[in-house]
Amino acid sequence: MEMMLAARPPFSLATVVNSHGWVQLAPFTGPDAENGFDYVLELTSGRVIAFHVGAAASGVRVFTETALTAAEHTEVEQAVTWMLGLDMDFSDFYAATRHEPKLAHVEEQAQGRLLRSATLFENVVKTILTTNTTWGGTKRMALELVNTFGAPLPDDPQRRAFPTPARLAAADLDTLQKTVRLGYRAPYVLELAQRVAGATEVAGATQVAGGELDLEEWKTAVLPTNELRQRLLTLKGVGPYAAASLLMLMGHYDSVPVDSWAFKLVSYEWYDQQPVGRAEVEKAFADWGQWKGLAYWFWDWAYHQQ
DNA sequence: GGTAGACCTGGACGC
DNA sequence: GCGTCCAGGTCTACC
Repeated sequence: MEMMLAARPPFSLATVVNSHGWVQLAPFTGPDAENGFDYVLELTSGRVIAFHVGAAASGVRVFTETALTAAEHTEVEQAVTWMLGLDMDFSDFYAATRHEPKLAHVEEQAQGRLLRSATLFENVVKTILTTNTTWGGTKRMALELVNTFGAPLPDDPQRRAFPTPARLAAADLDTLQKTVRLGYRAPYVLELAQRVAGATEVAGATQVAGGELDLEEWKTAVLPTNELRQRLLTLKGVGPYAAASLLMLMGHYDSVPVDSWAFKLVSYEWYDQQPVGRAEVEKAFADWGQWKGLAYWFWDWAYHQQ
């Protein structure tokens, strides 16, 4: 089954796919030679499908070998639209960058969209996996999580979807810590899954009921950035950096995800490689208002040119 | 509100 | 091969 999805111009699949490292994390595979990718998704019906996303004239082409029902077709269409931000509009960002040589490339390269996973739950878990570790560690943890708890693709059981909240809520802490090797992050991920799935531990047995935390509703909630940030900070394992990263993925760009890499970039750019802190990073982008995050993310850093 | 120490893993390094 | 040190954000206890 094939579907063609239009994107609001300007749009470049390669730019979105390479906007950051998400495409390297299971259950993504890619990017391929044409900067497309494959993804395994467990639908709400419980079926597990794989689909490929490739470039098309005015958007993307989505292909799956699975025959989908009308409802499943709509679900995949909505998932891909969200993952690639096909309907997002960056014209105001482009207008704001025209006077800045360090951002002169963004409109031409259609930069702005950031690749996302199909659910906000998956994005939050993966963001927790990026904290206090190396990128290699993040990739390993995501892969182990998918391989251990993800639902298998019927025609190719080696490939699995990202585990749903219910599947992770039923996981035991020991497996998350020692098999998946999430370390101290394991209780954070388990608690998040249980809050979303509504799982409660009763005398060692896991019961799954309706979730008290509707993360997916946050995708479309029209909320001020500060309120969304406060909500994110209530999640164990999500601190200032993770919250700012997730806000970026949710289309709120008025904060910079400050991590140790940001210190290095800003130090090299403006402080002659002298040590800098959070204040210097935030000061560097203070004038960018609602576009701080994107200005930081797509800045043409001198550190990259050495 | 600010700060120090603990948390866990992997990589670099020295022996 | 083994042991030690360090980097990487967040949480908790304490002031």
